[in-house]
Amino acid sequence: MQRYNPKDIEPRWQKKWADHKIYEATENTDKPKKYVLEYFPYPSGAAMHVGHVRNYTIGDAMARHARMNGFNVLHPMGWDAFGLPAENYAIKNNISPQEAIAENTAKFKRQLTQMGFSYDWSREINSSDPAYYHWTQWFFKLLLERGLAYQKESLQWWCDFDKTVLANEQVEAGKCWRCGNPVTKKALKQWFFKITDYADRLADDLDKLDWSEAIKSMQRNWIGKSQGAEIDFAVDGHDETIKVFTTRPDTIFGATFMVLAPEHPLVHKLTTDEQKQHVTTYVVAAEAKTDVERQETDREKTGVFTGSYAVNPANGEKIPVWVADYVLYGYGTGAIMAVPAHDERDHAFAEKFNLPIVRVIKNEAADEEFTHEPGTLMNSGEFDGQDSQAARENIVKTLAERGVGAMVTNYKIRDWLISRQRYWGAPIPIIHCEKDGVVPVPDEDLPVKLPKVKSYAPTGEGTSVLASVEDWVNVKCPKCGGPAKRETDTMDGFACSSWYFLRFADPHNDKAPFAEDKVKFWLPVDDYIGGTEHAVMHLLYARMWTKVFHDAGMIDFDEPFKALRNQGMILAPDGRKMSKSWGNTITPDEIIEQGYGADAIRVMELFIGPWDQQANWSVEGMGGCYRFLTRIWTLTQEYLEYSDDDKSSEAGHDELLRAINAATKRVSQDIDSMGFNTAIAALMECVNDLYKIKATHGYADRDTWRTVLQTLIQLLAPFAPHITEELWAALGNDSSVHLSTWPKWDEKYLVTNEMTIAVQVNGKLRGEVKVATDADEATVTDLAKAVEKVAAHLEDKELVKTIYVSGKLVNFVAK
RNA sequence: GCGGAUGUGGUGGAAUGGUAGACACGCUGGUUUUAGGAGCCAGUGCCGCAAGGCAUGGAGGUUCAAGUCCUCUCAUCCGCACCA
Repeated sequence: MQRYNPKDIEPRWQKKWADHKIYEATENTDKPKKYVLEYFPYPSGAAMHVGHVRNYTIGDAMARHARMNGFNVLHPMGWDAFGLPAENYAIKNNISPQEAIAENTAKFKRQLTQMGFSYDWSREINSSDPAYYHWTQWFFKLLLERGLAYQKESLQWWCDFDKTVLANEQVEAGKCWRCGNPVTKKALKQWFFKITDYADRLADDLDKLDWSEAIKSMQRNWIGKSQGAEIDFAVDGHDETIKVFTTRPDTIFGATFMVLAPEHPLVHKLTTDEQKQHVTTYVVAAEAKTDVERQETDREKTGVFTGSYAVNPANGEKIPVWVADYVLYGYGTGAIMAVPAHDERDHAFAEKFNLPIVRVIKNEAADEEFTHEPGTLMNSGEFDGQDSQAARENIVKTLAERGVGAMVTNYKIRDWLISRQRYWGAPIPIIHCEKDGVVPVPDEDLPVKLPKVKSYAPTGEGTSVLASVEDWVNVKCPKCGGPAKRETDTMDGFACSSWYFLRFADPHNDKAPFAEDKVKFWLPVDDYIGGTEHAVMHLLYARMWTKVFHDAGMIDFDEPFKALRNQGMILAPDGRKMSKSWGNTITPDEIIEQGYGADAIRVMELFIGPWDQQANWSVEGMGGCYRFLTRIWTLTQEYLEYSDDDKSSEAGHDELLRAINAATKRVSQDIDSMGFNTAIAALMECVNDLYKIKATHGYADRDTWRTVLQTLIQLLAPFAPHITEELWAALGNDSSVHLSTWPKWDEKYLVTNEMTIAVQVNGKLRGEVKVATDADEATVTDLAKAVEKVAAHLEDKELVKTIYVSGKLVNFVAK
């Protein structure tokens, strides 16, 4: 008998699938469509490891299963090729980014191919291809036209290692998301996308998405929508007013001081001569602090008095105005009314600087000096006795009538900074003219291609290396023909990935980013599979762009990803993240080389645990999955060898059909609910059953065995595409198992004529009885009472109640 | 601090309120001259000779019956974090 040898089988079928293009998707069919997508990868220098592979294995199992279930499946793949890793890799290896990307995509594609993933490679895209970024630039212009792209000079996060600015989303705990270098602030004129215009919809529409609660809450948290009021406080002896944002206008009578952020423009105006020295020292020190340092102060409150007083518009009292860095200039209005009795931070500040604390909320549940809970108002003049909720509205209404207050909604999210001072990105299609100012590059001149340069290393001067390519930079103004210069910054790579899922519907279109009917046919993405790392970056940006295209009338949906599936991370066997620095990465290549094959890896990726929970890779477990495939291989090969035998009989017929129908039912239902690990367990059980049947009856019932084996192979096909294709062919099928129709089960094979009933006394298991399936309750309970151990426990007791759960158990309640 | 998740054998994990531990790893024993990362069969939660008892992070509760529902609590992981 031929041994199971994945090294021989797998490449052979991979080639055949490619040659016959069996995974290519077309619009010409009556079948319902299904778009299954995994995040398109960043082709970095390091090869993919088994953690990455899990992502694609889940998507591929879903795509294959959908295909066999009659769906017209789009399952594409491409490359998120622009960005820092490729550029850094190129600099390090002294090659061009173009060469680096070619090298790395080839490597990644080989890795994906050897895993047998069913991608439609005819739709392969690459975001660094001018044919692709042509349309990224076109979308930049669309955003500009719609008032959603603008330039602003401001202090921005700057990574001195990567020599570029970063968006807020790309700074994690004060460090660069790419390299971990602490970021600093740098004043530069930069391009932004106005994601804040979409903050409300981005927050609200989360409710209609089938996404994990974890990601939704991360996005909600990031958007940071909060309802409140803006209130103007007049400054005593000045024309100035201080505008504050508060979510608790009901506590305004308790506002006993105010605090300005150190960066607030009023700080200098309001500071008195006596206080000038203190304030200046404080502000300078605060500005010198990095974000990390501000967080390291352990929340010990610091601040200084400006010398000025504001007037509380609620009660006319004069309250001191302070400067403190616990108030953030970037949020709200950069100034607050401090209510020390009902806000923890204000409370700490007041205690430290001996400022008055006036309680204005009574709360019976928390009847203490300090509470942040809502309650009933006190010390609040005409509003005394109102509850917080009503008081909020009434107080703001009163202030609004005087023109010093209004209800507003505030967001934490900031506009998306997209300029990058690096070479390897899509050039921003803008020309700066001395006369006409900012002029977009006309459509007919797109794409603005990246010029060849000698060195890719960033200058760190706040411009990309493109600034030094003079014959590229210096152009004629498209409007006036006068001297002008190109924008030399490139776009954030996340711009490219904000629309790639649309391009897959029409990847080779050179007249438009996509044909609207094709996008209408395929989109939105039905299942988007990936990790949580993009929660507040890619997934937020892509949602925004989709809404922009929707508003522009290009598409008829406003959410790109109906269902988001976040797979759990695969950790190294030592429980740590796989990384080069730990030296604990495991690649599929080495496992395939060892002879286990891609199919066993795929089974392992899914069987290791629930797909959405993290798991440690296990070398031993890998062996178990290989063994499972070997058992199916052996079973089928033995069958084929014995099939010439003419001693055909019915022996084992019923058992065979019961085993395979039970498996079909469980596997079908489990895959539908993404229970891949239990689906594989059901297949293992079925194989164990078949071995037992074989041991008893041999392969006597040849026809039934053939049906059973074929069905088993179909059920396994989404998980292990190569071995199933090989055995499917060996059983005499001409066309691919992956184009076959998913098997159905028949309940009639699952009924037995005998059932086992558990017998409990007072909820404790005391025995079991075997009865005919159609036995009535009285028969069952009589038999149950007669069970020796049951009788023993019922002795000397009064039977109070008998519970019979049909077909399952009997519970005698006795005292 | 806020938000999200997760706690079950030696290990990964199964269990529409109805026999806790499916399936697999590991381990133990058997078997086949067996060299193959072997295969096949059986056993394997803990205590106990047994009867039986104890077991799903902990404590209560609801129920004939709780891993599952409710209340409180502890631990771990992830995200955000002085957001007014």
